[in-house]
Amino acid sequence: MAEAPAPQGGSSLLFLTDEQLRKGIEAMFFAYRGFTADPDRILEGREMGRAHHRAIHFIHRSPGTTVSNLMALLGVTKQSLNRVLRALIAAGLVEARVGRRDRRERHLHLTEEGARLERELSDAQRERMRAAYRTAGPVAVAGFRQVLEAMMDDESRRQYEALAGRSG
Amino acid sequence: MAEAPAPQGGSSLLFLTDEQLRKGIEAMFFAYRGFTADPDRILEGREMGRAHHRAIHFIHRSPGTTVSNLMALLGVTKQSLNRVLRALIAAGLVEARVGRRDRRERHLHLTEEGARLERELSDAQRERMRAAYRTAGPVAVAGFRQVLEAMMDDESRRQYEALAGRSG
DNA sequence: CTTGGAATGTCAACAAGGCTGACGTATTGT
DNA sequence: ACAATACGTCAGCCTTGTTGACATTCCAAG
Repeated sequence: MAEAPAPQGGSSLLFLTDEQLRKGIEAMFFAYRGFTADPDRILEGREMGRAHHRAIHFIHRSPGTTVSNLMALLGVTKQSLNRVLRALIAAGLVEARVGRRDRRERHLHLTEEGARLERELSDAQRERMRAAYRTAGPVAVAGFRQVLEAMMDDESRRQYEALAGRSG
Repeated sequence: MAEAPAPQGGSSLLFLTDEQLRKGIEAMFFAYRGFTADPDRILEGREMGRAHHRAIHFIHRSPGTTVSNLMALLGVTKQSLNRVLRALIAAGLVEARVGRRDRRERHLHLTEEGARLERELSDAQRERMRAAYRTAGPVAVAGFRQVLEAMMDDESRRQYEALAGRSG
């Protein structure tokens, strides 16, 4: 683990070696497994999957969002999203209200039961995140977020920042 | 939602608020998209997908690894893995050599062409990672890796560290 | 008022990549 | 000899993504 005694050249770009980059790549792979493990487990019994979790998350985050918005956010086709939404609506977790200004639009909201499930899912995911944050400490967390943000596509970063700006 | 305006107590645990955790969660979601985007694009034409990329990556990392090893590393069943390996072998990218000590085992190696594809894929992924690292800087990168490692399941962390120890 | 285009829903068909279960074969170790 | 191991394979299923085609509903512009 120790970072090799460094040939030194002022700024020391050792963190940009292929070795270091590869470790970062593998860390992303394994960490993402842990990241999704808890919600996956919770949804296992409920005949739902990760796609449902993502929809629930973003509907919770942006209540009243439209189907188009959600499509762009999740990066899937309307057909794919529609299948998920249909299941969520049938299960009584999500409500699709016809838009008042534009009645073609469907504004999506969580029902009380949907909100309960959302809380269960995000509690589990947050708990793992909290443990990781606590272990790593505030400085590490700041770096964590900086690197992730720099790794995003421009479009994703735009969406991420729009969400973050809303209440964070 | 917000954890109350910080009672303050020296160490400031503001980075553990639900808000901060949620931002971390969303950052992971969007960043992972970017993380996989480049290899996905490359493999698109080749009638291969992310599963093939993962297999190629770990065969490159651990030349001569067995099917069982790879199964454990990727966290998939042998049937799932077999489908991928069959395609890779048929495409002349991977070679399965019968074990010398134990001839039940198949030891997996990249062919020259497999190694070429591996390089193409990892170059693309590393390039994005490098850009992100460079933007964020060495301190951020250290934090990034710390948080990711803390986020892994124990089993994943074990595997990650076994890989890292091998040459990093 | 009519009509074009946008937003949405839905049907059908398909593919990737997971899964389980069952079975076969070669090989190894007891 | 026999049980266990490592691997391959067939069959079938699920989730979640894709395209293409088409209907509906509605806003807005001519």
